[in-house]
Amino acid sequence: MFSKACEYGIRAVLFIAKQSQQDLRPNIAEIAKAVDSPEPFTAKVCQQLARENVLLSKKGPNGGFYLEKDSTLKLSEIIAVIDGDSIFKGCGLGLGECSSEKPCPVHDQFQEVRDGLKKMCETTTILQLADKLQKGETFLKL
Amino acid sequence: MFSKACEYGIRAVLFIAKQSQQDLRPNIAEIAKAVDSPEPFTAKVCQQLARENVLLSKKGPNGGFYLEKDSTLKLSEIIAVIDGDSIFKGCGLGLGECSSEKPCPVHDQFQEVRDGLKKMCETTTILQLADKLQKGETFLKL
DNA sequence: ATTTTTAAAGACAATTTTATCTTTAAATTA
DNA sequence: TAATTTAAAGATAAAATTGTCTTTAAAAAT
Repeated sequence: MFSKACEYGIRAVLFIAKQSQQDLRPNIAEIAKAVDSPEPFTAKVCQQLARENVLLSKKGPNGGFYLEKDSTLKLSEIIAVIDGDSIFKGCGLGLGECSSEKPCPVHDQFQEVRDGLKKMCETTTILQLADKLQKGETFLKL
Repeated sequence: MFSKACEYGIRAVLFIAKQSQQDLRPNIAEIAKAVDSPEPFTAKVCQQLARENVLLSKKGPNGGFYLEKDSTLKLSEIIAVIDGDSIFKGCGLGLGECSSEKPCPVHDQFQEVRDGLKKMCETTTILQLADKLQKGETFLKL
């Protein structure tokens, strides 16, 4: 569904969000350990998210990545930055031109599924998810 | 969503199904042209599908690929052969262990989307889709 | 039987994605 | 100011996916 980069990115942001709620600012080593992802690759993904203002970062001792406590960040924003929006928009069969006027054979069927995914990602906030994580109701690694 | 191989595979099978309804047996060159896909890559995908008995093939003059006229082939079967079933089963965040007992932060949300995709792919038959193609209601290339 | 047509198989190449490593720049602390 | 900690950036490497080419085997037609 998503690229590895995107999976790592979402996992990292969720951990960062959870820590940020406790005024902590994890660095890359802590993040990669917490979400069980390769450290240098995770660094690249987090840096990309910071460049795009999805995450905030601070250099130097006691620096790291963080989110505003009242962030309204949505799942969809992370996905859009890392994987682009082809998963929400693109044709299920990879046709360049595919619309309700000139639909591919699975256009209607996929539209429904994709719209469901899109709505879900646009209405799910990172803070909501981080909250459940905080409560121990969900997990970021096995 | 799907790999290129899978996209080409579905498009090829749909064209083959449409032709089969008219007792035609397109060869790779015809298929690749009809669905606008790279010929050698399409050949590999079709051969894989034939090996797995999703498609039938015949060598020699006037040979090519075909489907039984009363085939009950589902979209899900093509996807399963080419991409495997991770899209229907795997964790949205790539966790190896993710279940309702030990869910990832997006487990419930993704479950719903994935189930919708799964049900759609399992209930959509190739013959249904080929029929619309035949009627000119849908298209395989721009 | 020979030739032709076609799928099958496998080797090879290019590209993209994933992953790592090294150097640089910024910020803090002492 | 010097030393330390950390993100940022960029070079490099490995693996997977995508794409191509060549050879082989099967089937049909002549």
